[in-house]
Amino acid sequence: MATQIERSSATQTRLIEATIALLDELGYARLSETRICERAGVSRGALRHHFPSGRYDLLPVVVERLIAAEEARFLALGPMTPLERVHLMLRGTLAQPDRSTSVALLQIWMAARGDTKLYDGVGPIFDSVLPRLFGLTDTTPDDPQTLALRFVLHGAALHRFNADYDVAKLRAALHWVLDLVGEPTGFAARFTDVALLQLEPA
Amino acid sequence: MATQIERSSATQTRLIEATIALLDELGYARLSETRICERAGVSRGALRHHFPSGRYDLLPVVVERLIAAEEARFLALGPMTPLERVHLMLRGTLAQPDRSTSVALLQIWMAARGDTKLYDGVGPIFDSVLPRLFGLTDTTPDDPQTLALRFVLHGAALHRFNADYDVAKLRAALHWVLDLVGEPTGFAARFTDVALLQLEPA
DNA sequence: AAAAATACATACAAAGATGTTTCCATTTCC
DNA sequence: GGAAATGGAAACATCTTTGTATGTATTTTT
Repeated sequence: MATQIERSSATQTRLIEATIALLDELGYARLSETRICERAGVSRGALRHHFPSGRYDLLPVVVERLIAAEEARFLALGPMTPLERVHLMLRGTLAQPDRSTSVALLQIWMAARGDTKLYDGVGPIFDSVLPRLFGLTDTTPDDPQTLALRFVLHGAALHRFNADYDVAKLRAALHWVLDLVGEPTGFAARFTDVALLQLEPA
Repeated sequence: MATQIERSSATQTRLIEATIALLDELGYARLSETRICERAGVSRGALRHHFPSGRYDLLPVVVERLIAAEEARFLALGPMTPLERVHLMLRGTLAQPDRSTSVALLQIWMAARGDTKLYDGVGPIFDSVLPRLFGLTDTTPDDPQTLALRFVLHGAALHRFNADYDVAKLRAALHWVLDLVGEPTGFAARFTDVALLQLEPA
């Protein structure tokens, strides 16, 4: 028999992962408690027990979990500049172009725009992406290059859903960008192939 | 008294525009026939009369209308290469960074992923964006640069919703990109400022 | 001008979703 | 070992949304 803490965290994890999978497959509009529960193999009572107000408690946890997972990869590599971070992310999508975690985030993000209650829950966590993932604080100088590369990064992620999506072409385009802008000074020396591998999913 | 054709097309237009506005404000998840109708000032009976299966008839028309509006701007400028088109679009967002029409399209696009019936309706129209807006056909050679600039374009559009969104910074980043890649050969000669203005909304 | 079709409104039934309560089985605490 | 708390299941009411049927005024047709 498992302890209560173990049981709790186990079913919570199942609910969270079911939610992420459903967001990827069906999108936010078709996300419902019933579907989440049948996917997770628990009852609605269980969901409401752990997340009393349903999605409004569940989705912030989902967002935090996905962002924290990304963040963890960077923390292992030590301090670095925003520009270096974007470069590492671009090389990350180059290595793993069809990682799907960002789909769930985008679905929640688009839905939160029109749902105040949801926005109150997830908004602050999304805001924390800037410092936590991109290393951007209030005192960071504005850098057109870093922002432009963020555009490339997000545009490339979005491109997965496009009619002419093709991994090879996507990678070719990303290579073209990286060749054009060049590496940040000392980049290759600091981030070896080994470090790069850590940016890929576990 | 107006003719029936006039009345029909008037209420259809009101329904379409109400839908676009709601998609922008509330997102796809909170889009409902009731809300569309009260926004458009017509009854649900009217909606169902013109669009018998509700959103599944309405949204394809919405998508087609938004894409056709963009397409019209290009048609006025004569034939051009895909690369030239992307350049014009980038300069378009440079001139009008916070045009919101793409929000509605993105909402529908994200929802269609998980809704077969919706996808059947809007999928082909979205696919037509490649030839109609980007000038890409099956025989068009793969060009990493054009694809990369599409990433920038879409990433920039998405950036509107970001926590650190700032028109000035967005424009600076786009300028940085355009300076870096340079103009296509003969671009300035063919597309004068006057032509550029036609890419902005009417 | 009568008939037919069209544009639109209203009402109702059937699903689906959420909010809430109650109940039972295990742990955990004393 | 008994009391209290916790995890989880099931049931119910309510609300929202959609599908559908019916009614009516206006326009078009003949």
